Amino acid sequence: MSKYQKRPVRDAIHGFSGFCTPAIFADLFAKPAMDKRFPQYDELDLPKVAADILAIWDAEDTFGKSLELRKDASPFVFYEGPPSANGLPGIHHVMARAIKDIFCRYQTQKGHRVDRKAGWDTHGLPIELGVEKELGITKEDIGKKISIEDYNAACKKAVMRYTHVWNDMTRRIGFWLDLEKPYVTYHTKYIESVWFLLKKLYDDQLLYKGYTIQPYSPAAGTGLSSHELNQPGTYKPVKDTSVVAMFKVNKDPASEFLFKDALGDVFILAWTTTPWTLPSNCALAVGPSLEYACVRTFNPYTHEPQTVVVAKNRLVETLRLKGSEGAVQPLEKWVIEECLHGRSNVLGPSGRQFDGIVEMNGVEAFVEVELGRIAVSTPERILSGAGDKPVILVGLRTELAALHVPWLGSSMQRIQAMAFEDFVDALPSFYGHQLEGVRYEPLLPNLPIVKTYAENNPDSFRVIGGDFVTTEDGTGVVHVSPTFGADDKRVADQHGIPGMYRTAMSAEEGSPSLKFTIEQNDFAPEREGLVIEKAILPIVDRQGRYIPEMGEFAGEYVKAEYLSAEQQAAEAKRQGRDKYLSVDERIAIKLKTEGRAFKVEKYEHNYPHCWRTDKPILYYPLDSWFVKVTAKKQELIDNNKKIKWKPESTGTGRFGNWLENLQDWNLSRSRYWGIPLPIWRSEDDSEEPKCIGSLRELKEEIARAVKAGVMKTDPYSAFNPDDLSDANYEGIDLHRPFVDDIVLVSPGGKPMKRETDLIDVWFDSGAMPYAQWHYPFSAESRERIKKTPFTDGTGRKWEQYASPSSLSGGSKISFPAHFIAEGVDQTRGWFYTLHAIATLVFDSRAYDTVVSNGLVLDKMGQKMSKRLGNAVDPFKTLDAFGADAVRWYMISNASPWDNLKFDAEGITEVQRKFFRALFNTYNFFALYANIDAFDGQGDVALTESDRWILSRLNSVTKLADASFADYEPTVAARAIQDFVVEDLSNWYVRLNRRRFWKGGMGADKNAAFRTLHHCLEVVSMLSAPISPFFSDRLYRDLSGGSVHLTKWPTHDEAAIDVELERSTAYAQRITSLVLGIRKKEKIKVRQPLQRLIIPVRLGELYHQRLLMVRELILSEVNVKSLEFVDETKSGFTKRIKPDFKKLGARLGKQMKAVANAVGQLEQPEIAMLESSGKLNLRVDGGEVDLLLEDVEITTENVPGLSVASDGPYTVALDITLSGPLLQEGIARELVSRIQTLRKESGFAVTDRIDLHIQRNGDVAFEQAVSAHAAHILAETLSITPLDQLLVTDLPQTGSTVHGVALDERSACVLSLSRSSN
RNA sequence: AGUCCUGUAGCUCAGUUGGUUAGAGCGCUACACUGAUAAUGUAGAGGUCCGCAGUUCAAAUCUGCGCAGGACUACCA
Repeated sequence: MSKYQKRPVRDAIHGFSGFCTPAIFADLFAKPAMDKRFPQYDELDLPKVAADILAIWDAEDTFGKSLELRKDASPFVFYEGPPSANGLPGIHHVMARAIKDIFCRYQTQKGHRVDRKAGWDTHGLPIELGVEKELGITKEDIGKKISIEDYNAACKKAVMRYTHVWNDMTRRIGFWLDLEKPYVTYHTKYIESVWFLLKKLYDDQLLYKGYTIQPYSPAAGTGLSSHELNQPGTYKPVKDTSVVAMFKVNKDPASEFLFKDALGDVFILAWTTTPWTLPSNCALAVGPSLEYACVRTFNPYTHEPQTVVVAKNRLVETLRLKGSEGAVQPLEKWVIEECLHGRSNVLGPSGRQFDGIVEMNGVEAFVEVELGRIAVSTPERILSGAGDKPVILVGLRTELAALHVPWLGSSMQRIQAMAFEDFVDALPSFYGHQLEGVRYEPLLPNLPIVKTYAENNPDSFRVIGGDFVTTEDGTGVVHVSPTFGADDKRVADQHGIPGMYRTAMSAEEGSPSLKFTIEQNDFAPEREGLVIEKAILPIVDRQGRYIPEMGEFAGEYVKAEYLSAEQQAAEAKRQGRDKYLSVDERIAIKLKTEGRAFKVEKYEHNYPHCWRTDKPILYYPLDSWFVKVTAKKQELIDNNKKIKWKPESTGTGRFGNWLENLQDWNLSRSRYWGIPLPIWRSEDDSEEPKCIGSLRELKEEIARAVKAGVMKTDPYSAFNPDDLSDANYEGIDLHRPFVDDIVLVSPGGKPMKRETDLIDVWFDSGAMPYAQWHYPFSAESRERIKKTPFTDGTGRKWEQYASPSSLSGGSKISFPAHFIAEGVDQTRGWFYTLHAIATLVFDSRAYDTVVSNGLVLDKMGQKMSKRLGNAVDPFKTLDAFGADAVRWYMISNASPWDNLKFDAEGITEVQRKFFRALFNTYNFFALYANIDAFDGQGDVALTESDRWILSRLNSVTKLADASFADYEPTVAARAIQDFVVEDLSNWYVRLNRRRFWKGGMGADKNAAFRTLHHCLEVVSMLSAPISPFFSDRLYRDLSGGSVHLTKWPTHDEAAIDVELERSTAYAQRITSLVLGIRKKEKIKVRQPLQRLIIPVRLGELYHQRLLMVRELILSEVNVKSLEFVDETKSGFTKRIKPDFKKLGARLGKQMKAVANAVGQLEQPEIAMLESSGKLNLRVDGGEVDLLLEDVEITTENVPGLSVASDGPYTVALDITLSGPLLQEGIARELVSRIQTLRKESGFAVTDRIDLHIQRNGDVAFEQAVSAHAAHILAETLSITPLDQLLVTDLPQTGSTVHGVALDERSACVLSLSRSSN
């Protein structure tokens, strides 16, 4: 039996209230008088404190006690986000876990029951990749080199590998968490709960099968996750053929306006870097609010006159041809006509034939019309050999031409370029939304697949609006291929434009993962929205080749990289060319010759590559199961408004925007280690799929299947659905491949197979509020997750899931959570999945408050990574500093949501400043409390400074409480720290030291002891959430029992004396000023002075406050008297400053002038203002009456005295040293030396001594010693008779003789010895 | 590319509804203290409050445009 158990737990809880009178201590030591000494320590060893306390916690089961103690209290619900245990914890986990722990401990101290169940996230790609690396295999090997069963067994083993390391870290940082009974996402019970949720979604028609455009590697034959795409090196710069394609507009009422001044046909221009997707073009997207314009021009390849539509601010770029990066300039009308129509053959200087000569800006140039372009060159250029590649450019019909002449001089280029921009500006424009609905001809109408599509989808091939369209590059018109682009598909879906597909002819063509359609099912009309798939194929098969219906391009790989060198050579031969031309290039050529290309260029950009095959990926449609979150978008947004986000901006910004742009949740993952989709389908899709929501249901279905003969035996025969024991559940495995073997039977008697996909692991963790309790299967879970009845003011009753702070005592409710916390990177991860599942399945938020903490960076602000070698080992850090200092540092340094630049120096500082101050203060208390056998009994007489520190303590308690309640731990930590370091240690203890060591045990001394004890005790309670170990040590030493079992201290408003706190703040300011003067005047603090003078306005608040702390100031600065002088009387130099806030509000624009005038006021005018309270000022704008309250007047100087001032505070010190003052100074100096000698001699603080001082012939010295002999003896605990202090001869034996220098001039010799009595 | 966060002394951070000498700690320099003493106090040096523009009598603070660092999401014609 531990000592702890002897005392009933209840007794350990005690609160405090009322601190304004001596009576406040009435209940302070209501416990049995302390029978032990307060332990004293030689040095502060935080790691040791942590280790000791941890051992005590283990022995006592303090965590268990803290829960047991509140078993009937109202719950505070916390969810632990599951970490993945297949990696080692880093220092950022210390941060994350400390934050969680802080609020759980705080709420526990506040009297709530805080269940804290640990959890492990065990599925997911990182785990698979880790195992594959370890086994030296790839995904392709699964099912070949290694069975799925063995593979999953390896994952299961790997995933919990480091749990003990995590548990160790969790313990060592003091995070109280139930590690004994964690939830584990691979447990059968957990999976059953997840299946329950999925079934619920399925029944509510929120689960459907569809497809999305996903990264796909034809070379590897697999889809890639964004994680795989984000691996380094996947994005590589490549040069692709880009095409500005021309889409011919159909002339109809919608497009009429485009033809108004048209030259030839009208084309909409759209740019693409993937020409191979052009055959599947189904629509064009424009920005509804972007400006577009028609330009009459010529086709650069066919020379046909034509009109093109381009976004206005893409005109210059689009009309500029390759190689003409310089200016584009207009040319006179006659030039173009001359060139095109009146050709006159001219021989150039090189003998080459030109089409004409023009004069441009005084330069004679030769013109050549070639391929529809107008080329211009000067004789010099031709002779220099550069003339063969002149120039350009496109004739802008007949009024203007753009001409590029790079060699004509930079200044002209600029001017001319501007002229071209002016031309563009002047073009009449229209908005994108006017283009919407305009129809156009298919770009490649002769390809069979396009023909078929066009026949079946007459509503395609039109212009639609898309928000994603920009004018950053291209033409401001986006070629939309819903078959191959994610944005494209989304916008096409919105406009009811289907992608280009055809039904798969064979299983070979449509692999299982590429079967889909978006047809309504016709056999289950009541299940509206349910989508059943059918095998179909886009225009590219899964090897990356065009399908046969692609006419001349049939069977070709769409990317040159998919062919080997030999294949390319063979292909070139087949094409009858010297060199292999890619599909992209040949489509470009085809478009050029058909007059459907405006520009063809090589374009360099970053493109993602498959990390495994190094080949470019395709964005390709893959089928998936989706959660239809968009159906509940408004509910998601509404529920989010009920959540308190720390910081708020994450909730409204990052998370809010995410919800606004919600996409359906793609749940499918084609993997092995994860929770299988519990959906079974018949092979021919003729019947409705079955979604299984429980093991009981599965067993029943299996039984039917076995009976029907589609399955031989029940693989889960060992499982009894009525038995909720772990043993029963863990006897079976719901992972692949076991579930894959289950074949169910449809109502029509057909065999049904499971969808092979797994579900997104994010669903696992988002399901944790329910699955951790095995909801709804266990009785406990149904108690924890249920609606609470409410009655409103009108007597109406309703129920809802709620975690109001008013949850009744003993309530088991565990949903929603009051509080969760994870890294900000979980915003769209865990925070979202929790929110989505709660909203969709339970129509509730999942948590009331979420703290999203920032990153832990290294001290340079770089992200920590193993690669950079800047990762901090949490264990080494804990070893070196102890958990308390690490936690305190992390919390006090920056708000949790700001990134933390982790610097061990900072921890050292926290150790030194906060913990050592607290430790020293405690040790100081313990030292004297033990000497006096302080027991908390007896009368107390509170002094002003006791009342002050208690007032401060209550203020800090109030602030800390409010801050913790508002999830602002940093504010709390800083407030506590400032209180300890500044108020308690540096001010209260320093000022009151004497009271602790003076003899006897009066009411005053008792008050000091009790006050200090109380402050330390409350500090230990306030700081316990952040520094659980040290605070517990402190509390145990002060009062016994664990601080974590105490009740949070309530502040007493009546004990807070704001006036006193302000007064003391003044005292500190004044003191600092006086010490400054002493320093300036080189007068030691030990030398008493006679007079301190402070100018005030008599009777004003400042004066009154100073009166309150008069004694404090005097003792602190060692001055005999404090005098106040009326500063309104003349004789002082005054400084005047306008009160800008007051005057600004009243004067507005005149402010500046008045401020100037005020600054120039002379002393007599200031005096007049002070005496009459009013002054008439003449400024620019007229006259202004200046009132006394409009200005701040401060005294700057007091004649004849040594003065210091700081802002409005001014003090004057009388530094005259009279004889008695000097004597007292000497006596004090002597006392100080003797104290040092006592200490150096190794005497205990309580030792009495025998002291003698030898006469040294210095009259002043000897007089000082005689006059203050009693003082000297008392201060040094000397028992020497008064008349034997000053002696001619020192005792010969038994004592040590010391020579002492008092200052530069005087010295003496004295002897001291430990007294035997 | 979008969304969000951050930017104040060499470092880590405060800075209230905009109000005129922008603060603290650490570090540095000097001095002091010595019955908490590997502690403590005082003073000094150290600022383009990331930049530019705007609103205003008045901007570190509000607005806009940028820059830098970071996070997430997306990946594009």
